[in-house]
Amino acid sequence: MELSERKKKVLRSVVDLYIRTAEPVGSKAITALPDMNYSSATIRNEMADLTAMGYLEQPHTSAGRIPSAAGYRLYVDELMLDYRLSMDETKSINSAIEEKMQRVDKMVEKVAKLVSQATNLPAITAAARCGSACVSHFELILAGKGSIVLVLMLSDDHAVNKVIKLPLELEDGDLKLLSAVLNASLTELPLEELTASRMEKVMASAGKAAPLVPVVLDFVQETLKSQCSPNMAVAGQARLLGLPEYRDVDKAQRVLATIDEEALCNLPAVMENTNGTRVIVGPENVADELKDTSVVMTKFDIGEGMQGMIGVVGPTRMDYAKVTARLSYFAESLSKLFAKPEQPQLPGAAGEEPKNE
Amino acid sequence: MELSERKKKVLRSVVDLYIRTAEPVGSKAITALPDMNYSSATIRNEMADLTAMGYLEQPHTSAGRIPSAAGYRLYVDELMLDYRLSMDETKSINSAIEEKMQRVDKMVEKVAKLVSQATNLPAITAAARCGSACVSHFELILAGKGSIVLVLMLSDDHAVNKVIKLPLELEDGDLKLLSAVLNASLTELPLEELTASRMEKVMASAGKAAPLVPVVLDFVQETLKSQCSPNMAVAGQARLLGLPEYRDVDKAQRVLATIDEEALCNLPAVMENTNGTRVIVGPENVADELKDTSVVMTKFDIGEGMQGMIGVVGPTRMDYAKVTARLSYFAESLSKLFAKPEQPQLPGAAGEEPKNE
DNA sequence: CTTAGCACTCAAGGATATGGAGTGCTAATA
DNA sequence: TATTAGCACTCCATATCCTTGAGTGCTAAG
Repeated sequence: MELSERKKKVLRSVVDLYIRTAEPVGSKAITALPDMNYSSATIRNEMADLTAMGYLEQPHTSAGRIPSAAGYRLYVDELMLDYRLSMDETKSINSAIEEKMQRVDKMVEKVAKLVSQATNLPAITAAARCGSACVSHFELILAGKGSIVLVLMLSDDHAVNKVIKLPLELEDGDLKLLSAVLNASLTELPLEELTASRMEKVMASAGKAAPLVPVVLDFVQETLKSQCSPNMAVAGQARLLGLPEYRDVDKAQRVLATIDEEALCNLPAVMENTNGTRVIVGPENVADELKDTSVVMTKFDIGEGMQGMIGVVGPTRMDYAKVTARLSYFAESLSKLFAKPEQPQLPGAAGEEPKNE
Repeated sequence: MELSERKKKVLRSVVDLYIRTAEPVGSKAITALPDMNYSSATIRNEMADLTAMGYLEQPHTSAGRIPSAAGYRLYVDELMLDYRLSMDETKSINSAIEEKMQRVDKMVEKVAKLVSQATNLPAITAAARCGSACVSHFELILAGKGSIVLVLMLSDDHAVNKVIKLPLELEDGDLKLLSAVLNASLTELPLEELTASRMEKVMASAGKAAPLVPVVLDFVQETLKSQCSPNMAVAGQARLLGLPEYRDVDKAQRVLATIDEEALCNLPAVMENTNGTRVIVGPENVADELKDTSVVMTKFDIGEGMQGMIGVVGPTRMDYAKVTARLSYFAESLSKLFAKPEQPQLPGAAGEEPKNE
């Protein structure tokens, strides 16, 4: 059944107010709002209806109303007014983000901190590869005194390396040979296709550098494996404790413990099938500990076949409008940042201004 | 003034009991202990003395005693009995640690988690370079379609790399030249000696690869800089909330916020001048928020001129004996782990057993 | 359909008793 | 002289009761 305009207005007001105050809101408080030209009795009737419909709840007979899960859901989906970020906010987000973010894992940590700061809630960030990674190019370098550097170019155009030290006298030629073999037989293969037989073949044709092969293969496997596993970071847990609904320490602890561990596995999965911003209101959470904790999350694009996710957790009574707005803005800005054809960074010597091209 | 043996025994008992129960301990509770063949009156007298000396405190007249900061100090320094880890504990720590820890930052995270788990308290881990790092070897590799990989071997025998993409047609020879120039003029220099004049010289003799130079230099600077800044991780904050002294949410929040931010700067500094395990009892902390929170920390050695630190924070009433024992054991095990002349890892193909050499 | 009015409900908060754990002191004891 | 039993006293924690006031639902009038 469709709600009357007035009912919607009342419901929205109740949610808005409850979000602000964390206290059950009574009919009188609603009448005090601007644009509410009805008596408290009328509002009371409307509220009684809304309660009967399951959108509001009463902690006890003589208390005001608080939104039910269904109420929040409706609020989030249809009722809430878009929150427009102020210039200050966009500016501060922009300037925070603008820094260089070299490595994905550091980026994840940083963004979690920023999001948490911007929302004043605990934040979770994740970054994961979409497709499977593979090595696009091998290189072995002799780096003096028995050290060899193995460099793997990956399919997403970044590189990883490992220093290998073996009590082994090798010459440039030996390494060239092994590189060639590796490049010929192990490039563009995802982890699953690194079969034992392929590896043995490499081993067989490695020549003098054969002792290197196991180390190399091991590193390749490890690298590809770690490329699949998502990078995650949590920040600002302590902020939860500032909120009245988490005065109950046990509850807070349960929630924090959960986002510390479990969420780390679940959230990316939840995000998979969604686009844009997603809101999970309290009881909609599967995890029991989160039954009265809401989660808001958004995807963003990192270049090179990677996807990112930012999310915050907070009380069911959270300022969904603000939080979603800020999260979306973050996601957008980050996507843009990574979409930029990574500018050749051209800073001059220390302290000098960067030259233009 | 030296305490009588009996006074020591009483004090130790009071602290032990208070650590266990978090409740003020009365004279009767002490007499109930084994090996305490005195009446409660005698104990009361001793406790009165200890209170007068400042080792115990009374929340109010008709309550038992709790240790004062001085009491804890004495307990930690002289009274507490060494706690011997059980086989189970050492085993579980060993097996947890035994995993490969490729990268320092991942290691730091992992160890923080483990320590927190082992002590059931929030844990902080840090790893920092002692001396200043410098580049020991440059290498530039052509990696197909306009991508160049810059590899820096660092003085501590690991390598970092960066993929550079420039709209620039370069040949192997050009890169060789630039590598040579870089190796000739910029190796073995700490960050401070990377003067503008040196850099300009490189620029001048870079030949066709000149446009690469600013990118390279920038990366070098950034790398050296990041080598100095310590790696830190915090884990298990939520565990604080399980403790009765942090039922006061505000207090818990303050403490958590502090270890999230400030500690990140201070702790390594504190550690600098200390060896072995260090205990900071509540009010000995400089930070106001930590005035009734204790910190226990220990150093350990990571190879390659790096130092690590593990620490936990908890209530002043924390089981110092257990915590210091566990931390020390961790530190020892980690030091050993890193001291091992990094075994050439020789795993075979996926799933097979590693071959022996 | 809206609203004024009224009786009713119920949690929150303050005041007041009560119980009990623990103390300090004194006098008796070994 | 060191220890201990005994006793009066203190004071927090807990339970109980009461009051207050915000908020409701219902009814009847506008």
